[in-house]
Amino acid sequence: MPARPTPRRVTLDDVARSAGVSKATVSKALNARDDIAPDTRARVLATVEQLGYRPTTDRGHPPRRPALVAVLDVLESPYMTHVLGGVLAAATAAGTDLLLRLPPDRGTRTRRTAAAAWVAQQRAAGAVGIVGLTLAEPDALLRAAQDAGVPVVMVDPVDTREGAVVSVGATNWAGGRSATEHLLGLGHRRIAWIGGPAGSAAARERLHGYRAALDSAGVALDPALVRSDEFAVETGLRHARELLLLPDPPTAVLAGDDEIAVGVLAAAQELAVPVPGGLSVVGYDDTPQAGWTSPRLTSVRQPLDGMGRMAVETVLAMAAGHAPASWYVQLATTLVVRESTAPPARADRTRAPHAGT
Amino acid sequence: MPARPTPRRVTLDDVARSAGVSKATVSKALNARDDIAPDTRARVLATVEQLGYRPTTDRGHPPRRPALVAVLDVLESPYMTHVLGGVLAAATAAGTDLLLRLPPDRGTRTRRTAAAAWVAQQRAAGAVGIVGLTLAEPDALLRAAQDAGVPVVMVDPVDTREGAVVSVGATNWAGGRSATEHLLGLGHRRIAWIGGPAGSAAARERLHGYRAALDSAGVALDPALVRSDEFAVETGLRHARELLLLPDPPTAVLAGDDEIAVGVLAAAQELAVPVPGGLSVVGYDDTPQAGWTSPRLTSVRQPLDGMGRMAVETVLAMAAGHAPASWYVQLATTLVVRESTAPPARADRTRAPHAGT
DNA sequence: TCGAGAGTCGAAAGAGTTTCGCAACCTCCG
DNA sequence: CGGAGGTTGCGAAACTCTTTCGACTCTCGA
Repeated sequence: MPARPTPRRVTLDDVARSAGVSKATVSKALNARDDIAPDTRARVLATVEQLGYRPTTDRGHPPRRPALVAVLDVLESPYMTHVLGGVLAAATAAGTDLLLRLPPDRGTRTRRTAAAAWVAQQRAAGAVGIVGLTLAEPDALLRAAQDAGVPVVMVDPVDTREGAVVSVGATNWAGGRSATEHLLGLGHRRIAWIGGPAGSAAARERLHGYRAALDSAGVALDPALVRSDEFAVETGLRHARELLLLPDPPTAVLAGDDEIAVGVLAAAQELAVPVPGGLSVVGYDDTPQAGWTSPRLTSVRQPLDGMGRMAVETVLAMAAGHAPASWYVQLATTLVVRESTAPPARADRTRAPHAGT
Repeated sequence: MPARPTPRRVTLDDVARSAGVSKATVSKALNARDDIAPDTRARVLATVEQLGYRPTTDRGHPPRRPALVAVLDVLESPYMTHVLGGVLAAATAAGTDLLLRLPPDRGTRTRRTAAAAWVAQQRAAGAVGIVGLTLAEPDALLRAAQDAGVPVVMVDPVDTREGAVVSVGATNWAGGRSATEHLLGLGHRRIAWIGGPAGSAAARERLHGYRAALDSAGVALDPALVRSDEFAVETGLRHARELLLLPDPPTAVLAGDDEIAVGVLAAAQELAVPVPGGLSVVGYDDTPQAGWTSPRLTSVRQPLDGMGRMAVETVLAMAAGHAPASWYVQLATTLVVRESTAPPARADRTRAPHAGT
């Protein structure tokens, strides 16, 4: 009978003998010590690999669940809440932990070393991927993550070179266009735009959709009616005040998001302009709070929840080694018509020389 | 001269000698082997503790950052968003990771084994403490966490035996009372209450504050005017419709939260009851979205952000071994008066026989 | 009372790491 | 070219900790 029926597990000594070195040298190779020549280390590690050696003291790192990091600048907005809700649901469904993190300070975020350290910290926390939720100035972080081999997916990216990042958004161009067409269809010709920051790809795309719709309808764009600013109630309030006090005010306003739209409604009320009688207002996002206003907002619904889910699924697929199907995935938007839009009191064509019919 | 000037690090042998056992036994005690008597293990571990022994081989696990688990049923509400914002800020400031988790299913949540498994999973993920955000039916989880030695702090606990859990809330009683007194002071006597679920301690306390204020003012409470239901827009809408169609409708409504208040506003508009002319409405929470309504809501401001921070600080202190200063911490609320409250159109005393003066 | 089985413990063997010395090599001058 | 002085790479041996396995004790039923 064979002397050793059970093939004894591979031990340090076996590796040492096989590699032609001592136990000590193998140990050094495995433990990243520095008193070993690089090529010796490589030879030893190759032997380790080949024999399938596993140290017995390696108390099998209790197999940690993979984690995903969701990183965002500001949590307190309905938009963010709903996206994060989708992220949480998808992460839970996938059996991964979800780490919620604030990014490094704005000041240090763009520094390579700080960004690399931050990414390393995420890895140490067990992160297999990062989901960035409208994260400002992410380029250094993106590069650091790429260097570290951690996949990143952005939702509605801001301040970044287009195409250099895998991202999830909605059909912003189509959303801006359909909202504008809705107003054009009601008979509006002087339609103002109060949009989000120029750095936001989503905001830019919506603006382009707005322009495209005006172009198609042959309505000239009045630059005085186009504003870009932060996504905030205050933005809508301030710009709407200015617009409504113009000698030739708009009959409708497209807001870059629901918060801006709320500001517009407030400005209209302040100036005693009835909505929708004297001014139509369209929001963007269609968070439930859009139904809190009076009149309730017509708004472009974004599948915020779905965007969060899609981002998680994409980043997990990338972590598993699959290339993303597309650099930029867009989910469909739909216009939800409520009571804040109506035909203009009287047709206003003074500034629309090309308007047909 | 001393034979050993450098106090050699504590070794397994030292512990063994000091505890009067062999190296093997100490090793077994440390490694959770089962061939060792419980009291021997305890004695050995005490010695280990006393000598400050650390095995040289445990270089393995890089010291993971401590993590906190935030667990919640529903993320998509302004209330939750702001509490979570405070939790995130405090966790970041404290240098702990924040894991966002959904609790086990409602169905299995109350089962001891499922709860224990869930808690074990949190521990495995590196959790040193758990923050429960208005978590329904948490008792089994609380007990499991206690068994596992993981501290838990609840924010606005629901469905649980009072006092058995460390929790953070706001001065709900005082908030309910001051809101009621505000309305009484304006001259209202028929004041309805549309509150949150009976299971919520916060909702109950607010209701008691409302009753106390009525009592103090000598205003009899009409049970028909007191409703308890979910925190939701729909709740306010439905109950306000009923109340406003009463033969003797209330002149003011206190809502259990801003969402209910929004529903009340919608019902009033539906029935053409002017606010605040025909009906005063007070909300609760004072989330920014309370300012989105028209008229803007008078609301009781809760320091939601501060509640989140306090919960994190408390649970971290408990994790560090400190007993909580108090089982139940309440942060101050303040009434924010806006345009949704005004004196009643005419004094209505028909149902307030004890009203003084 | 005896024996089987379960529960404890330690001596010794194993596994892996670290120390330390040695040899080889490298680098500068003279 | 040669040698002093330093650096580098490796292994023997010492060391730390873990695991095996035999021995001892206790319990309980026959």
